[in-house]
Amino acid sequence: MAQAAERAPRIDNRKSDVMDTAARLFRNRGFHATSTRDIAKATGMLPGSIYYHFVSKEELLVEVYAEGTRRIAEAVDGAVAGETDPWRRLEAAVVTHLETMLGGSDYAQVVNRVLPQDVGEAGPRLAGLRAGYEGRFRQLLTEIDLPEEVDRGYLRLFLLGGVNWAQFWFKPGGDSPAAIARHFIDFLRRQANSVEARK
Amino acid sequence: MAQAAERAPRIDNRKSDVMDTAARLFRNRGFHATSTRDIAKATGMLPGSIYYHFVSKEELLVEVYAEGTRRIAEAVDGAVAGETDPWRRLEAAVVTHLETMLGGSDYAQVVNRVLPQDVGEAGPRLAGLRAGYEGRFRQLLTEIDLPEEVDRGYLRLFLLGGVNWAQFWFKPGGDSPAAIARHFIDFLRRQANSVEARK
Amino acid sequence: MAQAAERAPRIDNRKSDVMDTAARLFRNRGFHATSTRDIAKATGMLPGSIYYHFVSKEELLVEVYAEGTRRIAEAVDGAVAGETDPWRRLEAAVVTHLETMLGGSDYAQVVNRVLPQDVGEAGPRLAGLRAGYEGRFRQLLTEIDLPEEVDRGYLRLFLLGGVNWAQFWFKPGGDSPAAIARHFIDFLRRQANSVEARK
Amino acid sequence: MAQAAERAPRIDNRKSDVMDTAARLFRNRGFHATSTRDIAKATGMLPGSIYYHFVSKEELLVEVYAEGTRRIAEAVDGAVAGETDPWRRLEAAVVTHLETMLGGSDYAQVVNRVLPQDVGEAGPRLAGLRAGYEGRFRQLLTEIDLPEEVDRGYLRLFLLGGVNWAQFWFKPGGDSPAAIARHFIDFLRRQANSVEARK
DNA sequence: CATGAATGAGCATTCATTCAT
DNA sequence: CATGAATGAATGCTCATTCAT
Repeated sequence: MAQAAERAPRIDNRKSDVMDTAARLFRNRGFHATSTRDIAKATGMLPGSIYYHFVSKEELLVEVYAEGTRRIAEAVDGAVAGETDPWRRLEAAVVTHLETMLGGSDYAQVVNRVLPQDVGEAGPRLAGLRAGYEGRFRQLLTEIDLPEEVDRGYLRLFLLGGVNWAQFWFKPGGDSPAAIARHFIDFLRRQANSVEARK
Repeated sequence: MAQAAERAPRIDNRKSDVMDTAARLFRNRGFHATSTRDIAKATGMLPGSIYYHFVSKEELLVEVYAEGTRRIAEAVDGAVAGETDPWRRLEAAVVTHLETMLGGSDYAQVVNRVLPQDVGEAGPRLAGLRAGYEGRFRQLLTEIDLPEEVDRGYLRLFLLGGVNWAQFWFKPGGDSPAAIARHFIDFLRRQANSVEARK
Repeated sequence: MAQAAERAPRIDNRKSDVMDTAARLFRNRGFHATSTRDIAKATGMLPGSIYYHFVSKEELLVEVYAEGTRRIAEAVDGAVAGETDPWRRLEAAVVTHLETMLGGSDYAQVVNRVLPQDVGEAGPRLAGLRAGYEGRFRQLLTEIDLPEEVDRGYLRLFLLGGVNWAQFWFKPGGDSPAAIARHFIDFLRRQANSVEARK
Repeated sequence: MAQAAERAPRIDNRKSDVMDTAARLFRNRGFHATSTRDIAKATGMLPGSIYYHFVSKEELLVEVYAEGTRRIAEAVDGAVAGETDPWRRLEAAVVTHLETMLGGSDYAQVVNRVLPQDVGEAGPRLAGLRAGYEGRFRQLLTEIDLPEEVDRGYLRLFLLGGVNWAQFWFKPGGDSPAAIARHFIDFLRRQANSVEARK
């Protein structure tokens, strides 16, 4: 029984080792600059061994990417659940999103680092995973009181863009991702204030 | 001398053919999915002939990318020059930026399509070209009257991010890039109003 | 003892499953186009499990091939035994040979589909198995009355070649293998007639 | 001018070197047992260089096979052209066919050694090339006077099978291919005699 | 202003096989 | 009677690049 207990965690142990390595490498160098040999070597395996666990390099990416969106979603959902005020809920989501994307696990960062359109046939699947995650921002925005003339769709896209773009300029050492996220939210919250001010 | 002046733009005729092709292919497929063979073939050349004009594929990309930023900068500067009101100047810049990035020349679109971090050693040079162009938004934002607590640096980054991200979701057939740009500017202009309202 | 006798055919049940699958796959796709993984999968096993039953892929082929020659030999011997006239005995042999090769068991068809020279070290063993079977045609031809100048060795080889080649052009739907075989025998029987006619 | 004359034969020199090597290797080891690296090495090239001349290994095989059928066809047509009597024309064809297949150029021998069904997608093209060549036997058989009940189609197939099968048992040192071919033709010519004998 | 003919390193992938459990 | 998890060598092929002409 002790034996069974010991054996259980070994199952798929190496598969997740491969995924961990791949996530790290994809995040650091991108998908194209990472070869399957690199991944195997860094995992302490031989090149062919990758293919015992994944049918192709793209499939490996998809699994890493899916795990990435899963982790961000989980973190964001957890943060949002703790708030009731619509603006604070949105703020919690953006803060967590940015923290995870910029400083969280390699998995989460792969989601921002690898552009769906830059991988081959798996592209649409990555885009789908991403869309599945980002959908929750639609709900978050619906809860918020905004002037009628504000297009919530474009606002969501604008917010997500502003936030996701941070990966290209963010440098650790300055303001924290959370602080930056709060700046961003403030840019938009002002709108609501302006509405109330006009009332 | 007149002859030389006239001939000058013709010289390296084929070189610009190669660049045109490369711009088109990089924009459509990305940098990694475009081989030098593809470019040569589509230009009606043999693979080796590319290297008569460019020392490497990366150097070709740098030249295309530079031409891209040059063209956007030119378009944006032209549009901004026609306006005097700070908000209208910013709006003109963003409208032109988005129009050019989403629907302008292949060169301009390469700037958004190819991420500096995804090419090898040339990455920093691309990032530099991009920064050189984007610098004018710093100036545009300085001209604008904003509440003291607003961080103009993060606002610029947020705006640029929101705008540049559009390449990933924009689909021709709906609102025009210009209309979308105006939505975005409105999101921010509201801040100023809110300030004035409070005054 | 009765129990053992009853169980015997059941033992290595899975081994014959593997052979059945291999025979089917080798016959349909050839030896090289069939991987051990294909065989394992189609048998409902894992790749490594093949090696519990066979020491190598080539050894598996040899066993399948041996079973194939055994089955054809059995069928041909059975058919020949029912005839006494030398020409009818030969005809029975050729008809059965062709019927078995073209439409019989997968095992028998492997014998024609896989060329000994195309597998590696096992080649000579396959050739030996084949020769062992084909030897009975030597006997069949000895029984037949033929003009002296006819070389029975070349005639046997010629007949066997004509018959075996059918696998490359035979299409189900037209004449049956048996009908074709009779055509072939007629081509040769005519010789005897011509001899008799001359007498 | 002397220079131009010297340069001309160099054109496609290496391509035909590759084909010569491939023909030799395919003939000796078969298609599957010959790697593109083997071919490159034996030609004194690097592995990738093969692909300057041929788009794929299969395409290389197709070109070798096509050259093989071309050479046999040429040899057979030449031999047939020298005869007028239908039986002697057929005999000339079969003698030349067998001589070429068993002892001629590597190219011709590849046609017999590599079975169309054993290569992948190129299979049907090989079969087509082969059928194109073998078609001339149809004509040769049409010229011959045969009893009505003899099916010329099956006779052609039978003859071709008997002849082609020789590759599997022929050993240099005994009778020559030509002598063997004459035996085979005699087996069939007897039919005609038998007919005349009956008249 | 090119081209023809490579080069050579690298790539994703396949495959027969092994072996501890 | 197998399986799960590799192994390691090899394979067909791609690609940016070179260079004599």
